[in-house]
Amino acid sequence: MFRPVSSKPDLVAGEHEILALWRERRTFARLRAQNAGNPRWSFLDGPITANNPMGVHHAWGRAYKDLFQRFHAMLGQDQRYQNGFDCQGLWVEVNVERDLGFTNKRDIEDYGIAAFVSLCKQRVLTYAARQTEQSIRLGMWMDWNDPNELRRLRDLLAENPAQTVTTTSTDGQPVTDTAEMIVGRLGLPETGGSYFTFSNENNYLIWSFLAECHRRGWLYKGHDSMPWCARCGTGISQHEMTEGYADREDPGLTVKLPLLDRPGEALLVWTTTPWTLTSNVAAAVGPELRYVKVQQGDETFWLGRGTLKHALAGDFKVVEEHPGSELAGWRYSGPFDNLPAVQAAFAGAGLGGADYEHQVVLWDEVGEEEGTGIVHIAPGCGAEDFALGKSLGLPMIAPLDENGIVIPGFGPYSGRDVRDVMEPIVECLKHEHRFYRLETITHRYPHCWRCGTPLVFRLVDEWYISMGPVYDKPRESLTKAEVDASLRYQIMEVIGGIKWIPGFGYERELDWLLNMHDWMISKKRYWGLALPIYDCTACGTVTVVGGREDLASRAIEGWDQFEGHTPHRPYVDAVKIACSNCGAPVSRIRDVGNPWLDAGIVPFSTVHYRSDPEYWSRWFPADFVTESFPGQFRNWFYSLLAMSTVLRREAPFKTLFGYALVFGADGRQMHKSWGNAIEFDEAAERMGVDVMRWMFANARPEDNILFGWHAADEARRRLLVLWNVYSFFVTYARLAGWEPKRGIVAEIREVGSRPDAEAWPALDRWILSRVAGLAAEVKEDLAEYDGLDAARAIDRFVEELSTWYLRRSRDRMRPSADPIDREQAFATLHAALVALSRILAPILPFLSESIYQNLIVSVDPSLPDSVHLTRWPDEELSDLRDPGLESSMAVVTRVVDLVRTLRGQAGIKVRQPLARMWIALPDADLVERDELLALAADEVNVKSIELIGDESELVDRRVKPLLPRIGRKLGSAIPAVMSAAREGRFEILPDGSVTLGGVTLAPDEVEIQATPRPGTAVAHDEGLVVVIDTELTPELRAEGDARELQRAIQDARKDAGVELDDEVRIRVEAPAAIRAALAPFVAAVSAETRSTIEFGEAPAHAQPIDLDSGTIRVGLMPGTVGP
RNA sequence: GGGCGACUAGCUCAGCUGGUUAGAGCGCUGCCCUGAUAAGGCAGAGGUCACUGGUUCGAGUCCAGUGUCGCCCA
Repeated sequence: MFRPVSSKPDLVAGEHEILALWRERRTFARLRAQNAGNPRWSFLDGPITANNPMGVHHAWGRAYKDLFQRFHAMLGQDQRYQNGFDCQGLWVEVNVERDLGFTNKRDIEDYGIAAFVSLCKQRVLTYAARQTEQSIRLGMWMDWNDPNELRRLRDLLAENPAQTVTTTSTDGQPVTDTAEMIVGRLGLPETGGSYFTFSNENNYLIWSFLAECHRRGWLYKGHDSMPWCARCGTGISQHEMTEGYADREDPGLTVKLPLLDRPGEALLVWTTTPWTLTSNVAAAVGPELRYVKVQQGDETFWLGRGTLKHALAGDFKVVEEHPGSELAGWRYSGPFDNLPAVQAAFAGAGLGGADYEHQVVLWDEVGEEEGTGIVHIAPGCGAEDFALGKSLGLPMIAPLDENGIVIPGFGPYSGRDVRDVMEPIVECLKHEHRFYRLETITHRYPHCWRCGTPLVFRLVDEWYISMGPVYDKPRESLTKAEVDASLRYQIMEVIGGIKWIPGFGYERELDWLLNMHDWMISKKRYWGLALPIYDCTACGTVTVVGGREDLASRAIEGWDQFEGHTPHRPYVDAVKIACSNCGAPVSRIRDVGNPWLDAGIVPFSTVHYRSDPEYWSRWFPADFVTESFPGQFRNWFYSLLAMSTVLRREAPFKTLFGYALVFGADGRQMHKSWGNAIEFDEAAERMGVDVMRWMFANARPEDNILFGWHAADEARRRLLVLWNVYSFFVTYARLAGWEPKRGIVAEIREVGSRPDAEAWPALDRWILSRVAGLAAEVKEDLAEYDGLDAARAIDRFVEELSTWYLRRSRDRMRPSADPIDREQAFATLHAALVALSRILAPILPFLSESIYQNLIVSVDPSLPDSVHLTRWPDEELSDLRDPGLESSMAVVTRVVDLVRTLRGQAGIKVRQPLARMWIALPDADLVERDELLALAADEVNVKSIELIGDESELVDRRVKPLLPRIGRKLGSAIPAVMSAAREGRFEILPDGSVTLGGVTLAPDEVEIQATPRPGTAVAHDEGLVVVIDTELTPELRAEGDARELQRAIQDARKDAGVELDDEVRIRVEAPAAIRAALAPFVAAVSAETRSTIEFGEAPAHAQPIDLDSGTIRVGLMPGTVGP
């Protein structure tokens, strides 16, 4: 017997029950065992940063990941189910620093790098455990570590990393090592579970990748002016730059630069970063721009003509005008020429070894929108300045150290923080009469993406992987040698073979690759990949170590300090190797690696590329990866592609599915302070994860999703429609004591073929055909990674199941219904619901399981005990499909809509029976016409339906030319043809062809439809015409009144809270005439409403009911039944 | 400045390779159905499909340009 089901489900409580059920029955492990050894589907998880609790934006992607994994499991495919955690990098450091109250790198060094790195590992374990719990709550099936075990390892690591620990792998095997090494082995074959990018294997495999890059000459030490966060003490890579733009107020300082060869005249330059004036080298003008000499008081200035209005303060007079090109080469007196650093940089840096002098240079990029049209150039302080300086061979002056302190050689500014030097600089300029004006301006300025500090630019040594040249010609015309020399073109080749969803992803990635600068992989920090680069200070030779064994064999000192540790700072720093060229002892550079290296290597490191190539080749390349598009073009997608191209020159995945961002309900990014943020846990426990998953599946992946409580309510209501059908079924099946006897399809076959069975009703065969079609359609959608189309198809089906199948079948399931027909209805609805639960399973794992448990597991122990252990049902159901029946049924539902419209217009309630209606069908006929029309007649309460043909006086014929078919052929004749068709000027020939508007159209080029003849009260739609007979006989009126009475009794029962199967006594107070008219129907009403109907004086609480023929009062007699 | 995407009803969004009358859900109004009922149906109100131009017999759909927004790059 089915469990009773509430009509108001507690979805959240149900989800927790299902989670417990899965745990108890080890359902996921059994699914894996069931599919083991089958054809594979390889999913590669993009690692989630284990640094904070998971948010609803993570839930979107994770819902997709789980959806497609579950779907492919239902296709019987073997999978790896490995989740990934991103572990290393600045984002973890920043949080640990915040917890400790640190403000800069010196705090970390004082605290101790080993202890700091250990805290970073501990934080990762904390949040990996947390995110694991949250993901399980979301219903995500992965080879999860026990969260408590992750926390235990964290505590053991904190206590003493060297202590010996035994842990249990996810498949139950003991693994023993030191706490530190156990943590370093997480995710490897011996421990199982999620991969952690801080694992030894991940780090060492990146070493071998870097060694390979070095072998090909693509790894180099660069000197660049780069965005730099003085607080974090680190460069910000190009990848990270754009995440940190924000509006900011800065000084806008205008400075006079006296011209050496034009006494009394000065250039006006403008800067928002006064500290860079110490490092001024040149002044740039636009060669095409016009420049003017202006007189202001007793001073004479040069500036761009287009800047006069905003750059000058006060009255002025224009004296001369020249194109910028004529200013080139003018020498001027720099703002801080007496600083030792400036003198040192200029000495011997000019042409032919002479000292360099400040001068005007030409630059196409100069504009007049802001400033003076003359740009202050400090190549050591800005990216564009650096590029210009490099191309012109200008000297470079770099004033800052890594903490943003001005280095020695800058006089009074040395030793001061860059943020504190503006005032003394302005003071000095005033004192030197070089100050013109200081304003405050607001502009977009880059900030550190982690800590929000405004960035500065400084010249630094960093390590890069070369992307290779950009050739100034089309890709098709590149030679093999040119491509071989350029990683970027190799990647472009590789991505051509990838399926990008949505398609524009390919264009974006190509654009990114074409514009990609060399990949900066170093970071001057503590927690991360230890870059295995050994840069010999004696001879300049660079050695890149390719792995732990390589390091061991080269080590000449410090190995004993490193032994037993994971390859992280500070222990790995102790090892020195002999320079491969000069033999001098060389230390590792202190930098750690860019975290995208960590995530990019996972197509290799997580599938045992080095230790088990056979295993690796079975899972590489992945069939599918999915992540949020914004950002990942330049991050994970890029690093995956770059690393795989270097190692294999092939794509690491076949299909990439991208989706957009989760925003708050107001369309803005979620922020706690804006009140539009929803935490994952809150969402899960308030709306339920299936509701969330339904919202996610119904979102267009390429558009941002607006996530809020209202949208969740809407999604929930859709699911409630399904729940209502399910709960109706269970309620009545229990009432009837009905149970399925053998399987799903077998059941309906058996019932349908019994000798005593009437023909299997068309309505039943229709819904079975629909669900079979749905199975096929959703399979096709999900195979194409189209969750949206799948969800829409399901939604349409649920709608039809509820508002047509169930609505039309309710009476059949009542206790009073014909037993054979009732059994057919139960078997059909049961089969449809079970099939639907299986189709829903990937999207709504909990709701579908809940339905399946009750409809199958509670009654048939021989079948799989979880919906997720069943196979996709399309093949099983395929021979139930009947397209002809489906299209005929679609006509019938349109008939019903039209009748409702007509009844509304005529003011005749559906409760009032009508004698007749007439229908003209658009096409020749319906399949199983009589049975289908009976459905319509019953639904709209009409006693008989007559079909009418062309000859009827009720309809005219109309011709609808089929434009897609004739458009091309007819061309400009179309307007005439269409207006002839509209106005009825046509002739239908005996063979079915039609002449109109001067042409003859073949029978298959037109559709001949019925249309109401003017003046008749009919409704029509696409050639379907419906007419109702509005004449009401006394008999019909009485019957309508009887239905009204039935309604009133049911209302009274409901008001009294009477149970469905309770018998009640009803007292009806009515005039004699009405009583007589109702008499023939009393028995039927009485049976239908389970009541004994007495006429007489109604109880005081009885409700008055307006009938067509007068008013009656209907009441439930007290004391009969009820709560 | 360059690339990609979006712009359709008050709100959230569908509209396939162009086909003549642009749809749904939510919200609003009226009516109806109803022992699934905090659901459902019918009808109504609500749209210059961002704008301009082009291609075409025909453009929400294709092309070009403009504007606004978002993301990316410089």
